[in-house]
Amino acid sequence: MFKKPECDDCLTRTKSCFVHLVNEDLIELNEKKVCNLYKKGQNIFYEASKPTGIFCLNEGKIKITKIGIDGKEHIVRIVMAGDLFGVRALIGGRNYASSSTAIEDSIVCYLNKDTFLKFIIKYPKMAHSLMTFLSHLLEESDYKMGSLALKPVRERLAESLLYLNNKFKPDFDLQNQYTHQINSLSREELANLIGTATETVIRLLSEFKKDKLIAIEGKIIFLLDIPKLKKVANILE
Amino acid sequence: MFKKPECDDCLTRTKSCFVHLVNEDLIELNEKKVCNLYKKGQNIFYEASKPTGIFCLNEGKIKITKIGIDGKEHIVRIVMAGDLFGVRALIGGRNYASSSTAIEDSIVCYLNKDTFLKFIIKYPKMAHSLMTFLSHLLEESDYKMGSLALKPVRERLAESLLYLNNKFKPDFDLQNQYTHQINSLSREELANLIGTATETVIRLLSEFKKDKLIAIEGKIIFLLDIPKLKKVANILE
DNA sequence: AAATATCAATGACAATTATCATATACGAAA
DNA sequence: TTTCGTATATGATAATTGTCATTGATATTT
Repeated sequence: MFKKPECDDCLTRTKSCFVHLVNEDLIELNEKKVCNLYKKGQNIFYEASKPTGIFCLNEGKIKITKIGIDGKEHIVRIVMAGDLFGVRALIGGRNYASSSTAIEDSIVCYLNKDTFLKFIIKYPKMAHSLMTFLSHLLEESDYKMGSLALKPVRERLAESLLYLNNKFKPDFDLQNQYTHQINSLSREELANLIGTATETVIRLLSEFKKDKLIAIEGKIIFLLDIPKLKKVANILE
Repeated sequence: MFKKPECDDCLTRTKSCFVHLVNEDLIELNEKKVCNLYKKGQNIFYEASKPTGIFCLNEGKIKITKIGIDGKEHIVRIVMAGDLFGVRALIGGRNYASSSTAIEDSIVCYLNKDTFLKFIIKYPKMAHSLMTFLSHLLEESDYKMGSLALKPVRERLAESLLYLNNKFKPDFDLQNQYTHQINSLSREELANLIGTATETVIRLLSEFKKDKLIAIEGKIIFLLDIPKLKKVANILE
């Protein structure tokens, strides 16, 4: 089992639009929310189903996916601890356009639609913070769309390794002792993230390894040379 | 020259978040907005520049594009009359991540940031309608991302023809006399929309023509067999 | 109307990427 | 530990798509 998180001292809440809630509303959030532990591989919501509330990831990692007609999967984005998910469908008044699945054991909090909407109406700042959140999701989606349209697989793979590393690394790493690594995604999931075949990812990773850009230990990928990876990814900065 | 549109009787306003404004605010919107005619090919804003306000397309068509490092263009979306654009950057507090260019002679209205934000704060409904708008943009982007990742070029082309036809066709066509056609995009722009080479588009269009799915007259593409096009596009419904 | 530039069309070829087959390594479960 | 299933790895080959070159069509300018 797991310990149900308390909203009061929840670090992830302070990164989300719920940071604006105070007093009785914060208490209500804490009471009304339903938390669950999802084991790796378990599904949270399904594409085409109707949203009844909103999710917040307290701990773990979630993938948001679409399934093509032939059954192939595409990973639209990765949700990190502190992120809301399932927002778009609820706000947009549409069914889910994608599914969500835990890629690590994850603690997920759920708040029903009515309470959530009540809060949005009561707290204009919460609405604004949601607008900003949606804007950033859109920016990320448009960026990824551009990569898929303009870049060859090799560049997309390097780019996604850097993207994942940025997402996965801790917020604070003062001693700079974090070893840049990716271990929550299988090769197949990496392929599904960048829109290519599993074998192509494996082959390119072997090349990256030969070129000393990365090291591979089982399913863990260590990023050894980030500047060069950026060159391969065709990223300026 | 052109006639500056009046917000009062502006049909496009009623489709946008500005529908909530009343009385003196509607008057202020009408006075503060700045309208311009952009000839086909003219640019409205540039990638990486800082937004100072928001745009509303009164008449015409706009493409939103990203440029790859090698100079290749990707069309992120098409803006139709009545749509706001430049919203994401302003709301998200970031620079533009894409450029906008008229693909037909277009009348564009502009409202400065301060007035716009003032309205959002004063009218909570406007904020909610913006949230919904952003949600729908995100849904479209994620959909297109999925197509780029999962579908071969042939399917994407059929899909985009149907998508454009839906966008371009008039809201009301009671006599059902509209001839489904696409004429605002060059072959190169079609290619940039679906992430492929111009020659590939031209070749596939020739095939579609041979299969009686479309007819071609110069740069105009007529959709002849929409059900079959849906099959080629691998769309269910 | 002639000249020029731009766009569409098509062929030949090369590069990229996917698919299929198979071997090997790894991890979970008995 | 052994076994079994799954993930990784690599080779061979085919399919898709991109690039370069050329021609023809169309539109725009002088």
